[in-house]
Amino acid sequence: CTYIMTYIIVSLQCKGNLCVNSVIGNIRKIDGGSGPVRFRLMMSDGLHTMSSFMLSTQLNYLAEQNEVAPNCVCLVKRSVTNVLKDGRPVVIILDMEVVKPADQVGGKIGDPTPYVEGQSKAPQPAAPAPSAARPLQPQNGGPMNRGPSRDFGKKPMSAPNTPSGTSKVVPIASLNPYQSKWTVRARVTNKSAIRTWSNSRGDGKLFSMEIVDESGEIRVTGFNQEVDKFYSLIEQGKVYYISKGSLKIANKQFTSLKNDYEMTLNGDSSIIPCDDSQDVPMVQCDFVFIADLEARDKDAIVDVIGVCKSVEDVTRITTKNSREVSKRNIQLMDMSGKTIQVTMWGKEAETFDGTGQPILAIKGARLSDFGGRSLSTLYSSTLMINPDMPEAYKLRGWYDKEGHALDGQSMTEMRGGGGSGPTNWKTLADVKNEHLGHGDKADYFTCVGTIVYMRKENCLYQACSSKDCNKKVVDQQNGMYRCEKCDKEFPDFKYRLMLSANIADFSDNQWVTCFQDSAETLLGQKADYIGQLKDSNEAAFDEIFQHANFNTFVFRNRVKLETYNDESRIKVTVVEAKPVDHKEYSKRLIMNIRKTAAQ
DNA sequence: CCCCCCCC
Repeated sequence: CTYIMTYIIVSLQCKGNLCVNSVIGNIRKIDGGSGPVRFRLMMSDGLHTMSSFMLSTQLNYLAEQNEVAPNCVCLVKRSVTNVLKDGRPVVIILDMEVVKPADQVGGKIGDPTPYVEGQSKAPQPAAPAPSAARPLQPQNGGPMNRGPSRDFGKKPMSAPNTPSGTSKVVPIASLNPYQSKWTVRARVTNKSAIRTWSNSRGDGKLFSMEIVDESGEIRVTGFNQEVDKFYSLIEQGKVYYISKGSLKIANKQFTSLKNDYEMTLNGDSSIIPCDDSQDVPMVQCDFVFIADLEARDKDAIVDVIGVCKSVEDVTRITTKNSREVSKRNIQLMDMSGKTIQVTMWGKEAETFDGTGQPILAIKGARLSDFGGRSLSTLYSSTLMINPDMPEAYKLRGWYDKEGHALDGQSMTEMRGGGGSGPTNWKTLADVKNEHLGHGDKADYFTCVGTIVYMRKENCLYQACSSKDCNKKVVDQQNGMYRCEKCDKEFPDFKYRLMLSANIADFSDNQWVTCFQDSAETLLGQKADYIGQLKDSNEAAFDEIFQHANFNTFVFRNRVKLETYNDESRIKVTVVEAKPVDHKEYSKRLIMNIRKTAAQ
């Protein structure tokens, strides 16, 4: 074990670039650094002690929390070696774990010889790696293991015809804030428009682009002078040598790109077209199945691919800031058999052509919770119609053979048949706490409720027997029934239900009024049959209520504040009652638990 | 240094 540890520390200095492997050792000494690197470590693995480890900015908190402290045992999972001007190597630790805190380290785990200040010289620069280094190839699914592998670390390419011709072409995955001399060779997969901003911190213009190589991808932003210098040169889809730029931590809130950093072009940056570009990959996507979007957090940025199953017409909407914008919804379906609504905007919405149910791939769509789950494209999204990707061909084949026959269960629930909005799920406590129905218009909500009481008294009324009139009639006591609405007398009437029920969920209970259809659903019998029993068989009539009590339904309700004699009270009317679809209900509960857990 | 991304 000691042998391997020793060996690895030495090998770290020889790697040159990104190193994905495991180094274990204990911390001998820790110093606060300066600049972006706050802490320097002296690490020892048993035979070698090296003072040239630095913590990357993300790891500084570990030192601040005293987790990385003298004597603790650390596992370095990912690091980058740089060579300083004077030839000394520096190992920047990108990912590290404290395996054993300092206070738990008994005996000697690392170097048995005590550290003496000044004794440990910087190691000899970059001696060739021992051939025994082979077994230490990356074993995990680290960032270097994606895509077709090319070992950048061992065979650095030079970038001829570049102003910084001496700097090596390095993989995007190895870029970090601590190395400044590099060149990447990458394809521009998405180039933004030029945008201006103005805020308290100033104003300016900027553009951004996404670039990709075999190792990974990164977002690149250019401001002001760099916009003037580079914007017109960049063509989406083309390959460039890009040298020098500032690297900073990427804000994951705004990007789906798989890189911890993003690049800002600066005065030293150069961008030069590269003609020999066949080996540089096109866009990298990490497609999520539509069915799996249920488990993703709201506002996540995701890549999806699906068949454009149906397309709505483009519409014009006015935003809250009174801007007019075009909008188009489409339904996307994938092999998970699920569909989801995707909203696209502006020119994309206007020009989108969904004829022939094309395959649509979207890199970087935003997941919304509208209607449960739906997607919206962003300015930064890349839309690809019938892209040349294996996933697209697979989907095409699947859809034409079997998928077209599926309706596809939608992740985006629409209320009613007309797609007039989402189901407004509420608990009965929500209805009160959120003062539903207190506005000018009635509110609608849906809940799962259990009947805890029904008023038998006055649940039936005698209604006008003409076909579409349900008005209550007046018994003329002469065998005739008068309808005020029809202004007619009839020799008969029909029974209709107007049932007051008290429903409850875990949070509260609520009196609701059910008319004919929903009351029949609750009671499980037709109104005219119930009416017959009321007049002929009271025991059977009571039995219906007994039997219906404590049943659970999904209630869609209308709620409105009503005022009688200066007294206001909330009136809840059931618009629809239907049996609980337990599978769907459980799914929604699970989704809510996930949402709650993520908060 | 931006991070706007809309509407039901």
